Amino acid sequence: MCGLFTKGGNHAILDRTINSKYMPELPEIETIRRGLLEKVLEKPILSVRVNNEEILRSPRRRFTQTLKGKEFISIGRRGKMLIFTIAEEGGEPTGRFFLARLGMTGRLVYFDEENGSREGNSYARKKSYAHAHCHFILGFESSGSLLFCDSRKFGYLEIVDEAGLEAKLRRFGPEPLDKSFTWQALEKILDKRKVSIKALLLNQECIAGIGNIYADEILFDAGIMPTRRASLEREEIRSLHRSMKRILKKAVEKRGTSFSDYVDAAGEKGNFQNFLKIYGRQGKPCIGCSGIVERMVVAGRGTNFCRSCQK
DNA sequence: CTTCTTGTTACTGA
DNA sequence: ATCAGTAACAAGAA
Repeated sequence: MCGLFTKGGNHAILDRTINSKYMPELPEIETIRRGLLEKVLEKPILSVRVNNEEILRSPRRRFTQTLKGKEFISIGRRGKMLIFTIAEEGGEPTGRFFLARLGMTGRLVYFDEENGSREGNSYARKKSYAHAHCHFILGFESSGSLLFCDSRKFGYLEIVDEAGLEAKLRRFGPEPLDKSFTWQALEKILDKRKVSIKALLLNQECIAGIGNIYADEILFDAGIMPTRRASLEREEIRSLHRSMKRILKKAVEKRGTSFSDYVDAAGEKGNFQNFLKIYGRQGKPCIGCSGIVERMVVAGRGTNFCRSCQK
């Protein structure tokens, strides 16, 4: 699978801006994307159920009309946004896209009663969570459902056409795991920026897909204080670039970080929380020296750092 | 009770 | 106009 729009991929501009399986990224969303690829593609949608309209960014009717009787033929990701290409039964694209943003606590889980019932605890967990905060359900003709659940409701769903999608995509900075994201590219982004390096890493318009956990992990790995101005020295930029690639790649391999809410498309937790070196470790000994991990607020977010390992 | 939380965006002021 | 910093959104956990 290469293109987001058709299997032939004849929408060159958009294809270039949306990653496929060759550009893994923002670990949790990428893990969900990969999980859903195996579950929901080319399955006719039988029903669209809306339990709570608050999380819809398009009119309820638009979801029903655009999705019923259609199917998804690909799932892309840009930063932390998932992009489902909607097609007629048989695979002809409709020019409409189903977008999902999970916010802080959003979940997109594929649920199949028949398969799930054999999974014991996993089934019970999914069922209880779904009962509490499930706002949107797509039912597939064959069997199975795609659930959108979100306790805090910072996440949302949206239907857009190609122009709407392009407008959304234009706002994202580069994908950090893309080969074209070189240290020179990073240097250009950081050049003359006065904001803190942490704020810059969190800004999706500068670099797409990094959140609070990975910002802290990357800065610790690179030995850079989160409060430093973004315009770093060249050697620091190269180090930061190396750390971004290393941390994000490993987190994708470990299927993301489940610090509290995150689960993948099958309702399972990630593993990268077992490899965190600085995030959530305030008051504990630093892994790299004899010091204690400290916490402060940077860019409005809780930030862990080690003052002797990070300069 | 207080403070915290994996994200984003509107608003404020320089 | 542009940039940087903060509050707010909502719900639950500690």
